[in-house]
Amino acid sequence: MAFNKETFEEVKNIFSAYLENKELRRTTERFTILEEIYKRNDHFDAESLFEDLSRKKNFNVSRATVYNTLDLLVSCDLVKKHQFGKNQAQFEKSYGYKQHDHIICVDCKKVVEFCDPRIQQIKSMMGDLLNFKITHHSLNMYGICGNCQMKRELDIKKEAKAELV
Amino acid sequence: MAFNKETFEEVKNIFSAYLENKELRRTTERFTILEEIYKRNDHFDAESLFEDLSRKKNFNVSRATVYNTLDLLVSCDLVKKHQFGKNQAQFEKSYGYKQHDHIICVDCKKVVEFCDPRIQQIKSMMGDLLNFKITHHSLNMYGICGNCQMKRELDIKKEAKAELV
DNA sequence: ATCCCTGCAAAGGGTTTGCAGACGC
DNA sequence: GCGTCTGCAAACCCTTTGCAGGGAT
Repeated sequence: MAFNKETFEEVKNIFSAYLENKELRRTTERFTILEEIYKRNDHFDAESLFEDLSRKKNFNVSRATVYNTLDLLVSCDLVKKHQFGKNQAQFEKSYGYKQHDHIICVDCKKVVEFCDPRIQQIKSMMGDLLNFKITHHSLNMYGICGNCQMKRELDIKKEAKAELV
Repeated sequence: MAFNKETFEEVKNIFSAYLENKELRRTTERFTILEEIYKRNDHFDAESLFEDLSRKKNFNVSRATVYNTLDLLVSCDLVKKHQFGKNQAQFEKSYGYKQHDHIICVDCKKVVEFCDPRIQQIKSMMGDLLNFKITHHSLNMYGICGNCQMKRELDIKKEAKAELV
């Protein structure tokens, strides 16, 4: 989904309403961060968001504010937070997106999204079975993407050749 | 699965063979850490493993060695590593265990294991569909366990009473 | 004897915190 | 004007690294 003005208006209204409801303040920083996030179409980490705000937009925010705002946006479901193995959280906008999960290439770190209705079934079944009120989940599959599979094969051939020398 | 001597012998042999195969050294530290892990039946983090080794067993290892050995054990599939949201990895022994996933209570942090064959199906289907050679996955569900659901209800009642005063 | 592995402590990376000043309400 | 948010930098936590000495092969 590309960035478009209408979507951003909706999102801004949701955030605005959320802040009002929680008696939090509607600051320029919070809305600028929200906007920057909704201009992006991929997964990103807090640091790159921070850098882009200062560099591209010449907008000076502190890391503290970036983290604080990300937390707020996660709370009101406008942003999703992921841990793809490393100790660095990844984020993505979530308004208007279909619920989805991720496949990550362990070689090139590419992230692909997928969707399977069976996850929902498992969620509700396990919630009932174990008496949990399930709020969310995280499903990541790790493997080697098509490109990297080829690269690996090429590398093996090269090594074999080198050994023949 | 409780700790038993036979299982531990098998596990020790696997680790030993793995080290030999990789031309790594069979040190006391490595086997002591393996033993301590296989005496445990729950999830743990590197720090608590480190503490137990020095405190309970009076065995002085350094954190560096604990981390190093955990990596080795993950590589040879005797230990599984998880990220349950926080920036602190959780580990569990995995030999002889059925593949399983986790439900985590967001209030009390309790971890419950579950198993669903549909995960396997999704894995192989998505691998084929997206041309990924999938090696492993991580599925965590987050929610509120039965106990904590009751606690929350009690808290709400208390608050309501307090407001009546 | 070799040189990998260890212990130690310091560095590292991501995130959180404490405080003084700024600004939304 | 009050009280929350912000920026800044230091603190924090978990993990990794560098180095010198010790033990497995």
